[in-house]
This record gives sequence, structure tokens and C-alpha cells, in this order.
Amino acid sequence: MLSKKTKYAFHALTYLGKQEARKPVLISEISEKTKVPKKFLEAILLDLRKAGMLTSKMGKGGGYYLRMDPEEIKLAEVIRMFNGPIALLPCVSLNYYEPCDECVDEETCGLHAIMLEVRDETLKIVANKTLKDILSAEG
Amino acid sequence: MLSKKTKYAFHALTYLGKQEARKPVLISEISEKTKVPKKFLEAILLDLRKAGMLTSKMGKGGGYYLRMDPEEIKLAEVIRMFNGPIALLPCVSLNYYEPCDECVDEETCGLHAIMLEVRDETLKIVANKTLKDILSAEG
DNA sequence: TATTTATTCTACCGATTTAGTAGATTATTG
DNA sequence: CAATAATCTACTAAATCGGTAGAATAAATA
Repeated sequence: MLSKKTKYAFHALTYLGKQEARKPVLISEISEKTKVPKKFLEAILLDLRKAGMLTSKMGKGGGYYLRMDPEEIKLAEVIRMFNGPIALLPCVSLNYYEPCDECVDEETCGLHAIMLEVRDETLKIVANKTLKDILSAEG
Repeated sequence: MLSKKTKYAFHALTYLGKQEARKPVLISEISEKTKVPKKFLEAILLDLRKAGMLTSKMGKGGGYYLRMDPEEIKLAEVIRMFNGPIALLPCVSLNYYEPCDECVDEETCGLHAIMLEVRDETLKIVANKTLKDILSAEG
């Protein structure tokens, strides 16, 4: 399951994606409309900005807005950022690889082989879906 | 990511699946061979038995052995048992459904729609893979 | 330049989950 | 009855999750 933080990130991105122009939206507006706790949302938006998906402006007239195009923002990237690896086991993770303590040899580990397959199939799904798909699905 | 408990469950099932006859294997043997902490393994085996995947015998000559055929033991079932829902959000879970607090209407929620798709695709993978696939992949 | 606006940074907090361990109990075999 | 081996109850330490408080910094404007 995705953490609330991850879900909140998607809600925030979706809200910003629905804005016609790319002009700053206040954290408090996003918080009210998406019902994400404001202080919690701050940290999320900051992370999204650091990842290059959003831009921010401080001071009056400031706020957050999309920096990337919706079709560039992949579900997989957002999930990795807030939820961690897509893979089900560290030993088959592309971005967070770690060997298993108990495993003598990955080559002959049946679980490893199957989890590799699962990872590849899962990536096909979440790496090809983007914020644009969420926006299109929205009423 | 899967919890260690879930991974351990797969290791234990795999070890029992490699046994030719269906005769009892000691917890301590499974623990030593799979390197899963014995006391932790006890709880896992108990859950697998309660789910009908294993049978146990107490006393001398006792132990655990497979009750179901390897092709009947689906990855999805093991994951649900030890790791929880397959779906990424409670609002798209078949077995653990819960509505979102912030969601006014699931019908028009784009995230909901996309996560439904992701769940369906994911299920196609993990509900069709079984212990037999793990065993076949093993040396 | 002072004030207001609004993001950013640092630091905390309670509750839950994870990954275990210890030890008594119950069932089976011989 | 003695030995064996699963079962049950009850802890525990550490990490993660979800969230809050408040000070610091940056930008606009009067």
C-alpha cells in the first residue's frame, strides 16, 4: 500500500495539474481543496520541488506550480520518492538494491527470479502512467 | 516492499516444496536451512497452517509439511496474508476496501480510476504466479 | 526601509508496525 | 512417564508514519 504521504503527493499534483495557467498557488489553498493537512503538505511540496516537478515562489504572489508537463511526471517516480522501491524485495530493486543476508546465490534463488519478473511487469505499468492519465480520468 | 515476514514465508514454503514426500519437517530444520530466526518462523508457519497451506504434527516425528499443491499456492494469497492488500490504495482494494476521507466522489476521482487499473494489472501478475513457479525457477 | 506575505528549515511528538525473544503449555510418541 | 515438538501468551527495541510548532528566510509593496 502507498503511504498517506504518497497519496497526498498525487492529490497535490493533480490539483496543480488542473490549474490552467502555470501561476503560483498557495500551500493553504492546495491544503484546503485537497484536504491534506497544511504542515504535512509543506514537506511534500518541498520534496516535489527538489525533485524538479514543481517550482515555488516565496513572498507575496508566491506559491507552487507545475514545472514539468503532466505527461513527464510518472507514477513510478512519485512512488519511489515518497514510498520507496517499486520492487517487492531489495535484491531485485533497480534503485535500492541490497543483497539478501540469507541468500547463498541469487542466480539459483527461485524467489529472486520470480520477483524479478514481477518487478518488470509492475514497472511496465507504473512507469508508463503519468499525471496526465490521472488528469484525463478526472471528470 | 514486502516485509521480512512475507519473504520468510516464501522461503519456508519453497523449502517445504522441495521436499519430495509430504512428511513432517522440523521447525528447527527449516529455520537452519532457510536462515529464518526460529521463533519468528514458528509464528509464520502457524499462520500458513491456519490458512490451510500447511499441515502440522505435534510430538515426536512431528513437524510441518505442504497441504496444498504448489500450483495452488498463489503469490497473491501469501502476500495478502503477511503483507496486506495488493492494491496501492484502500479505496481500490478488493479485500480491504475503505473509502478515502478526503474524497468527495470516487466516480470522478482520477487517482482512484488509475489506481484501479494498476490493481487489476498487478493482480494479473501475482494471482497467476504460484509456489510452483518459484520451485521451477530454482536450480 | 519597514511590513506583510509566504515558503523553508529545524526539531519535535505520539501511535503504530516490524522484527524479533522468552518461557510456559499442550499434544504425541514410545 | 519421559522425551519430543508444536502452540500459546506476553513481552521488547527500533524504526516508520502521520503530524505539529515555531523560527528563519526571501520577496513584494507601501
